[in-house]
Amino acid sequence: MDEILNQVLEACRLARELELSMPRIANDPYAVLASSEDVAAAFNAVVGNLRNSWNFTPQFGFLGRGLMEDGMRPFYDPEIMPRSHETTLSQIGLDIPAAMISTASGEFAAVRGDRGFAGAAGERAGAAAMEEMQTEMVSYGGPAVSIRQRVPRGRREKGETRIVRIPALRSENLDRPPDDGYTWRKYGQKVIIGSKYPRSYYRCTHMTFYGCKAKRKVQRLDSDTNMYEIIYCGAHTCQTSPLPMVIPSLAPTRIDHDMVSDTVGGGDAPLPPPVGVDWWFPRESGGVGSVGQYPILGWQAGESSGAHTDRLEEGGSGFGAGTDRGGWFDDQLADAMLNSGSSKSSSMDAIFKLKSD
DNA sequence: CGCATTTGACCGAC
DNA sequence: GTCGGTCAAATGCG
Repeated sequence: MDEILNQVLEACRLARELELSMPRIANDPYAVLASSEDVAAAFNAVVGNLRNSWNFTPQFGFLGRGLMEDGMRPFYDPEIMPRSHETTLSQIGLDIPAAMISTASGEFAAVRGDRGFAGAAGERAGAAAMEEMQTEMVSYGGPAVSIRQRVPRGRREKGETRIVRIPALRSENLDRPPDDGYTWRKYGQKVIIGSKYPRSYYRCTHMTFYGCKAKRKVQRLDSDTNMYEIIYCGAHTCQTSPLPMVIPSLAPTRIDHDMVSDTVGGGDAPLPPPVGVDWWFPRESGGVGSVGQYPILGWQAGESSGAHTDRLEEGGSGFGAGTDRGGWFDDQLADAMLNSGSSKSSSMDAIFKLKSD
């Protein structure tokens, strides 16, 4: 175990080095990618060794087929995430549903027990509801999340929805879910009958500017206050993904097309992008704490406002490898993400507006 | 000043 | 009638 802990420390050291070097290499996507891959490789080694030595079984079983059957296969899969800087976040985000979904209906009962986002369909008990909903698991190779696909019934939800369970950061204000990389604007909150915690309603910050239809609903679980359940509705069309740093281990492990349910909507279904880097490597990391059920989440998180723009404001954590690499746009993007002032959204909007012109 | 959040009211599906 | 979802005015914050 000492050896594994040393590997963890080494991986963290690499991550820290990357963070410190960000101001210097931010405009060099190749350097950032190379360093990121080093970090990811280090953590992948830890994960692999832990699984081998520990017969690791996630509490929620979220890793399911996608990861567990792959054994030591690294999260970073060149077949899915080629070592190319042309892999855009949107590609990653949109590919994940097809890439990662695997059915695991056995987990369904546990999910239902929370009355999380039960809605009209969820009001009904186990067997009947089982026919309406399919539970699917997803993992980005990091903390466990699960995704459910709901077949609309009862109160209609426009378009496809995806339900994600995601653990809250330990030291983070539990009133906020972990940052998912997008910028959201809260537009409502409701007390949900039968739920201890209110449900919050968010829409994409860029809705007015781009008419982006993406929305999400966030609610803490009654049964596990450290978990959030998030329903994503509608795909982002704003083209203003904040491009959170994607460490390769967050990439999908495998494509499991044959496991994608027919009830799932179009292949361009919305899905949250990988979490931002500060979710994994909080700026005020307090060192190796209790490993707990989520090894990396065991780290002490720094202050996080939850808003992606705030993370960018800190300078140094955000990085985007756009498809138009190397040109003015990249420079402007990096500048906006790393150095811009208080009105982040505006500067980003301005950049993308120029880009689209 | 501009943007985000809060919160009571309203709408509409069930 | 109930209740989840949305609106919009008021308020807060940087």
